[in-house]
Amino acid sequence: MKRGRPKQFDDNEVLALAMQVFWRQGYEATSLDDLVEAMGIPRQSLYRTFTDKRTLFLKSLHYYDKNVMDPVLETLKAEGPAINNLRNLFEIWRRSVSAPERMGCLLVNTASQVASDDKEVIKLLQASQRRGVKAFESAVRRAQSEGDVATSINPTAVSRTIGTIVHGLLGMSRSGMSAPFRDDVLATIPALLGID
Amino acid sequence: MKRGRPKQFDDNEVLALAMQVFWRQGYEATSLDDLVEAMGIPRQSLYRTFTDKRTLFLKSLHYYDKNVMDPVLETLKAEGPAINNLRNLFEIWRRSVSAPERMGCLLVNTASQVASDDKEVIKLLQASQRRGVKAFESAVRRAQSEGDVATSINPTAVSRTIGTIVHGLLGMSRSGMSAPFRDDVLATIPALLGID
DNA sequence: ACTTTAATAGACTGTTCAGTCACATTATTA
DNA sequence: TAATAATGTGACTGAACAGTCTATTAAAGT
Repeated sequence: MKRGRPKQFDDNEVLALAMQVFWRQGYEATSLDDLVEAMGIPRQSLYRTFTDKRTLFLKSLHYYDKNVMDPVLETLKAEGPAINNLRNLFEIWRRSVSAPERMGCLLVNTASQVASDDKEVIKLLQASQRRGVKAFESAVRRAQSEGDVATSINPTAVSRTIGTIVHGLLGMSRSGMSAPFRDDVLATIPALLGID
Repeated sequence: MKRGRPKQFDDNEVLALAMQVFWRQGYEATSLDDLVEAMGIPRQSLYRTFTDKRTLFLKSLHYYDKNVMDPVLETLKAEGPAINNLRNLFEIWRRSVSAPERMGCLLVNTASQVASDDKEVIKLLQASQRRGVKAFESAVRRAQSEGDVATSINPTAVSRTIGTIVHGLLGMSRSGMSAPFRDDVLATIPALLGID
């Protein structure tokens, strides 16, 4: 049985808004006033619900992992031939790095901004990246067992390489990239799997 | 004929020190006190010589371009077979992304930190990146004419891809990367040229 | 030696920062 | 309807920020 005045906002909804600010501006360049304005809640409510700026940032990273990364990786678990799932993922990546807003990826951006001794953030970034590469690798293995990707290809190595390429593309997408450049790199991804 | 009290520091020397701070911490996370301390000069001298924080940052980016990037790209212009120069460059990259200090690359870090409307910085980043890819591409073409790289390889596309991979590796190197991961990706670079 | 010019030294300024406080408001529960 | 418990509101705080001011020091030209 709850008591007291009820919140006039939903924790996850305003967390999503905070995440977008961190995504666009980065942690250091984001002020509490920026957050309060974007989230549309009183400053005091922000502190009551999310403790402080850093905790809000960590929760934003988690939120991104669950609500942006996860749905993308889900693509790889769809039924039917794994190679189709891989191709769908490539299309998602293509759209991400072609989007005119040029937001890149919150985790990629954070990787270049994090202090080298910030173990908590680094751990989260590493875990998320490992998870992504593992999911991709599983799909590659399945595509191999389904006869759509040559068994001569090393699934682990190729997944790590493609993960790095996508990291690079997302990082570069923030400062802009010519379309031919982008398309050359994107075309390499299926080529590394010997498809397309 | 000069007059007045002479500077007790060398502009380029202290600029190199400022650059290292920006490299390690990023623009937003670096305070003027950090800079003054690292550069070892009076605050007033900093402002007189470098105008303000942003100008000092822009000069740091230029300094990096000229004093860190340039020497690396010079590797590609050495005499003898171009393929040897390429292999030397791969070794430089391997060392950069394996260094325990995990500094990455100032320009890569900046690409993920820059505001999307900061045209001056973005222009500098794009120019530097284009220059790097062009230099690499020239070396690939020369290696092809020398018979060490297959002519079936598209020099432009492969250079853009390798540039993206290196961008990705440098970005990830900041938050740490397992040695097997790093080595798998590094091994892909010569493989894309059909060598090693 | 004296004047001129520029650099050092360090205190200072106004602003912005993250985070807090006291109090008013609004729902629940008894 | 009164007590309770939580949220909303806006002013507030001390620290850190980028940048400036004034006085002092030191070299070079006359």
